[in-house]
Amino acid sequence: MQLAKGIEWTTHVCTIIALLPEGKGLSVDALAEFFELPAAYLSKQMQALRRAGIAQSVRGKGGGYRLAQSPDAITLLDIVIAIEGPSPAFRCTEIRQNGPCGLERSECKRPCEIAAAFAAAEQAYRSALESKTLASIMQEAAMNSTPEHMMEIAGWVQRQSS
Amino acid sequence: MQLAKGIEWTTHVCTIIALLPEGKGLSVDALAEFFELPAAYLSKQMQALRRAGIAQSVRGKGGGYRLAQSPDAITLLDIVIAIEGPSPAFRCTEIRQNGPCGLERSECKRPCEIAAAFAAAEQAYRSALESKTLASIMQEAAMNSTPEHMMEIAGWVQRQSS
DNA sequence: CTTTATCCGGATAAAAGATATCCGATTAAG
DNA sequence: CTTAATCGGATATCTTTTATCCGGATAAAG
Ligand code: SF4
Ligand code: SF4
Repeated sequence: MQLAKGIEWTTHVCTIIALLPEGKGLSVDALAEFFELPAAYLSKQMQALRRAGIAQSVRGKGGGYRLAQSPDAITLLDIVIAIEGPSPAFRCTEIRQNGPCGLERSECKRPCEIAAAFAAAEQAYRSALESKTLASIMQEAAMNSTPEHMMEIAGWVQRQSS
Repeated sequence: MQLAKGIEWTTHVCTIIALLPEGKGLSVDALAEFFELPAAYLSKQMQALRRAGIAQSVRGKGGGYRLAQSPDAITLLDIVIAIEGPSPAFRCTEIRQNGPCGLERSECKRPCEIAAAFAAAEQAYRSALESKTLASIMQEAAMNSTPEHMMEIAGWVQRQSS
């Protein structure tokens, strides 16, 4: 069970484009360069963010990506769902309906105890991610960083933005 | 992100072999038939359970699998780790060390806020699974099932066991 | 002892999913 | 209108998961 790399990538990207001034954007090429990532693949991940309503894009010369919502309205769970999809990790294939002692379809109206236990665990996972907003992450990061490094990043963003 | 099917399979298998009387076992073929699963692949999953110390096997004629521990000592987390391995789902590739504003290796002694948030979420997931033992699952299942079906399963297990 | 049943591990193959790339469509700017 | 920049969807490659097979080891039973 592995989370897609795109989750780490896009989360980082969100913390960067959150620094953009109103009306500006950052191109995928610039973002890929910032993190030394494959630009074409990062582009695909950013498209997923856009479809999920987390980011918005502007095409054509001078275009790029920016956040579609306020940083305190975007949770880590939103990003995970955007990249990985909403389907739960535990896949119940209803094997209790199989075999010599299989139950009838009609007897399986509700998920069994095993499926329920995994659903509860995933819910705990989701709740933990939902409690972290992009804004809270950025705030924590700012406290653990140096003013110099913050300025360095802010300057780069300003130079690259269009 | 998907959990392996083997997790659903082996969890079900554990609830069945937990019903075995002392000293008896169930063959992979019998278990595969019970759930209509591919026997060869289920065999691989069961080997993983054995390596993790959850199940024990007896070779040769009349052999098979049985639990290596008491059902209330086996948690769902144990089964997940046995099948999926212990490595966390979130893979940090340290991209903050890359690019024009990359940090030095020495500045990255501890995981950042993003990695910490995902680690905390996974910990919540694990804790939820750890709180469910095989015994508790079986007890809940018994309450939601009919006496007839329980007897049907118990009878099948007794007939197939050796 | 021989046969039969069973697990064990490795080698292999097929399917699915994640990762990476390419090129056409679109748009701002000159 | 032309050009350059940029996104967007189709396509290709790689990795992981899923599944199968078979030779060998082990043990019970005839
Ligand atoms: S018993 Fe539970 S886990 Fe198993 S097939 Fe049914 S719902 Fe799914
Ligand atoms: S900033 Fe966090 S998630 Fe990003 S590379 Fe560093 S530790 Fe990993």
